[in-house]
Amino acid sequence: MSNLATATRFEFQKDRVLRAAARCFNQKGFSGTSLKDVANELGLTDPALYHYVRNKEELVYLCYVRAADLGREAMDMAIKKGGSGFDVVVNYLTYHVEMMVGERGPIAIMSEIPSLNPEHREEILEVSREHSRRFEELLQAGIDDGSVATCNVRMTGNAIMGAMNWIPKWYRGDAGTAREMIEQYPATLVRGLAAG
Amino acid sequence: MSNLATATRFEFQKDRVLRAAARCFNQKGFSGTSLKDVANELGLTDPALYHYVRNKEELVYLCYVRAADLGREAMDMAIKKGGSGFDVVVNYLTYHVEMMVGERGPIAIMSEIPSLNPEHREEILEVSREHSRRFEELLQAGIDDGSVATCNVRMTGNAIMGAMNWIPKWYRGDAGTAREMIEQYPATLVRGLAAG
DNA sequence: AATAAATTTGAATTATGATTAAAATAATTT
DNA sequence: AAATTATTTTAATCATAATTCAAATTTATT
Repeated sequence: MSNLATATRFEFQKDRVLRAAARCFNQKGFSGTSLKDVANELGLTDPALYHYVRNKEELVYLCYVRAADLGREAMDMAIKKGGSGFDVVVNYLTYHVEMMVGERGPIAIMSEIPSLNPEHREEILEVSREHSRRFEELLQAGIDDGSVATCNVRMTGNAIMGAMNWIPKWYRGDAGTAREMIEQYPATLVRGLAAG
Repeated sequence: MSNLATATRFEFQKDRVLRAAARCFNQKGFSGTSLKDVANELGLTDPALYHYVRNKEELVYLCYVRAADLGREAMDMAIKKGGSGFDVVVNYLTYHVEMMVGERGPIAIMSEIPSLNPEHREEILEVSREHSRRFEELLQAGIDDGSVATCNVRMTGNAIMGAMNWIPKWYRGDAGTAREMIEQYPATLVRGLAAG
């Protein structure tokens, strides 16, 4: 196998590890999840995970980096697709929900940032703040172009992000609900946000 | 001190323990929080907590029972106050937010039910489901009396509850934000829910 | 097929933090 | 003020799960 292919396989396996970890962390929390839990989910034993991450803390950290990347990707796609400010908001939420309930999921909710070491914590807090900031910008852009009703963007942003972040707590991966989620959840979140 | 007064003092102290624990659990999760963390918050050492609870698991369990009680209390108050279905929904959310950011807070988010032992888990899941069910009933009552716009009550309920549950993750107890929260958050959550 | 590299394991080791027990202190009652 | 009870502490103990390490196995390369 070539170096490239080796790297690819390694990265692929690592991504499986991160998704399995995300699933566990979302349900039982960082410290409530043992490495054995994560390994079992993949048919491995715990020491095998150390081939992919330095330690448990790094595992969460990487889950959060991945979560941040996917969130940013969803937002970038929505922005690139264009449309009114309102459209961009709805599209972003839809892409993000699709990722959460689709085959790229689950995505770790960043609910235990305090468990990270100081450097990682600061980095994740930063990207997390950045994401909130950008979302509020989207809302503001919508207000400015007249597609979104005037509102407190900070409050509205927190409310919508909270509703998004809570999804992994109750969504249990059945296909029927997944479709329903994608079709209805974003619309539910922005009901009342349309101007006029 | 009389038996009654003794019981009262004990119960009062126990409630302080539960609030301190809720604050810790909300930030660092069940297993991420050591009993030492909780004790320190009260100027005590960890073994002192065993005077109030049997073990750590019971501590979370009681936090969740307390959270459920307060949520139910907020809902009961709103129902008793009356008004249109829409009014009851808004009032319930307002009372609940007031509790969260007021002196009875913080309230533990039930984010780690899987960490409970089977009996406690089943009990908490039950009251939790019951609360969601009742909230959906409030929404449905509002739709029926024409004060709430037609919507998928399951989705809407999940969205609003998610936004509520996420509050403790970002709210950091400053008075200014508390007032803003009480005044604006419930309104933000139901914007677009008003019929007509 | 032989060799090398990557991956996984089983068997220790270690660290952390929950729990227990006995003693000390503080509060309450008589 | 003595006796009793409630509360808290200090100093162990115990359990769990993270981590390490050497060996085994599997996969890729020649």
